[in-house]
Amino acid sequence: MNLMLNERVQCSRCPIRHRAVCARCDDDELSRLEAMKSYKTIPAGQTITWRGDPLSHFSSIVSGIATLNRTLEDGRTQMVGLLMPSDFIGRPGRAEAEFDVTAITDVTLCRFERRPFETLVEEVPHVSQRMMEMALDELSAAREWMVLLGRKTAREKLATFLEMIVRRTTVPGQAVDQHALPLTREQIADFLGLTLETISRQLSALRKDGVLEFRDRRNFVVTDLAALQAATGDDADGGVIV
Amino acid sequence: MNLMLNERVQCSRCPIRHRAVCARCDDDELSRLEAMKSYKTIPAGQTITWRGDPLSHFSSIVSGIATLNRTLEDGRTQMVGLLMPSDFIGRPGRAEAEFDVTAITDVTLCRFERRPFETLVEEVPHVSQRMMEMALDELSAAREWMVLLGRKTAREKLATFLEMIVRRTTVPGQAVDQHALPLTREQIADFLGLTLETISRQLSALRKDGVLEFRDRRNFVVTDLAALQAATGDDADGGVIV
DNA sequence: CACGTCATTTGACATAGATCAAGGCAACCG
DNA sequence: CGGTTGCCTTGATCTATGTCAAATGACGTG
Repeated sequence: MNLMLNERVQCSRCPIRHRAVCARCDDDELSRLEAMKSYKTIPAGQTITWRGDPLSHFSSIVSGIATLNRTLEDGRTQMVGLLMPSDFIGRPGRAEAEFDVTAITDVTLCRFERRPFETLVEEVPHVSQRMMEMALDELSAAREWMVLLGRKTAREKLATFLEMIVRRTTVPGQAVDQHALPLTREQIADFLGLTLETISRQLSALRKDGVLEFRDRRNFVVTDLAALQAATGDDADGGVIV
Repeated sequence: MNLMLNERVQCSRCPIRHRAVCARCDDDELSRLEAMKSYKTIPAGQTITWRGDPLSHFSSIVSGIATLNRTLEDGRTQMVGLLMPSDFIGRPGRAEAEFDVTAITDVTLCRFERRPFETLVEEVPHVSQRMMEMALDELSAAREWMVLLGRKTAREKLATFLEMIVRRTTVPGQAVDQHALPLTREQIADFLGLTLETISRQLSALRKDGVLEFRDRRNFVVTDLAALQAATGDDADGGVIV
């Protein structure tokens, strides 16, 4: 059953220790989580859960990137979330997955069995408090994305997406000017509610307008950050934390 | 300062007692909330908070309907939430409103001052647990809406919206066949990421196709529920709780 | 190294929905 | 009771983006 189990990593040394559901836990609480957890690695491209699957586990993403997707009857698909390390998969109180979850890169999960974790949420306030914070943050992000999907033009959508990549990738103090697109054109299209052709055309347009340059198809440099930000259609104050 | 204060209502008799942030609280916890709360009524049409406003209070909606909106620089607006009784306004941990909140009907709020409520969230697990549940439910609803905004056609969007109204309005056991539209055509358009003209045209189309009939501009009867559900583009199993 | 596969780009054309414009209907008000 | 106002409907036209199709390039494999 437990294919691809990883080496056990101590919670105290875990890379997502201070951002995941366990962020607020003290040492005692952490050892309780330590006793419950198991690791699992999913190879890139594989689906982690399908909508409607019974949920045997909840998980935190330790490393890698995954997407949350919904597909309509006729095949149209919309990405509804981009999951990064420390993000949580599953909904305590629900026994079924609501969306498809797919590993984009290899993904390592820190997993907890459903029932014991639900008990933990009841008993350890630090967990429900942290999950509340995380859910509220994601809710804000989802609402920002609703504005994008409902009202922004193709160029604004793409600029918003790229600006988000740049913001997440940039390490303060370090002059990283090259950024990697973690997704294919088609995946970006599913994220932005567009088609892959429109993505390609708008990327070319941004290139022609001197906003970006491409090193190769997956790596780009922002040559005019102000122009990129102006193209998002958002107010100057920004504020999205996602 | 406290204009329009309502009569004090005992928590134990409150209509949203079992659905709001206080749903899981026991009598002791409830009396603590009772001591903190104040009521305020906002007349229809008035904005409750503007994005960027400092948040002095969090609130639960006791009665009435409000909307959560975001407006882009150039005036395009997108509704990102429809707030009904028991829904919560505000985000513990944030001192500023992230979206505009507008009263559609007269709205009565049960309010808590920000600081004391944040302390409460730290100290009373039943509150953070309930808020986690509510935030996760809203997150699911927001994600469903992202699919609608990103991928559905105008007709599907409208059918989904109307089906939601019908589902929320219908009382089990009671044969209510008439339903009221709580929003103007323009507000519906802002909710669905369309224009008011498209809403009007699609409503006419649904009428011509024998799916609906209008009593007047704000009240309709579903003459073919199966057709309405089929027009949403969703899988048969439904599942949206919103 | 030729071949197949897959992601991407680009072009030509189609269309859903936006935009612009005119008019209708009901409620309210002086 | 005539006029104003707000909401809604409908028509004509425009356009951003989707759809269909073909070509290009990168990459891995036998």
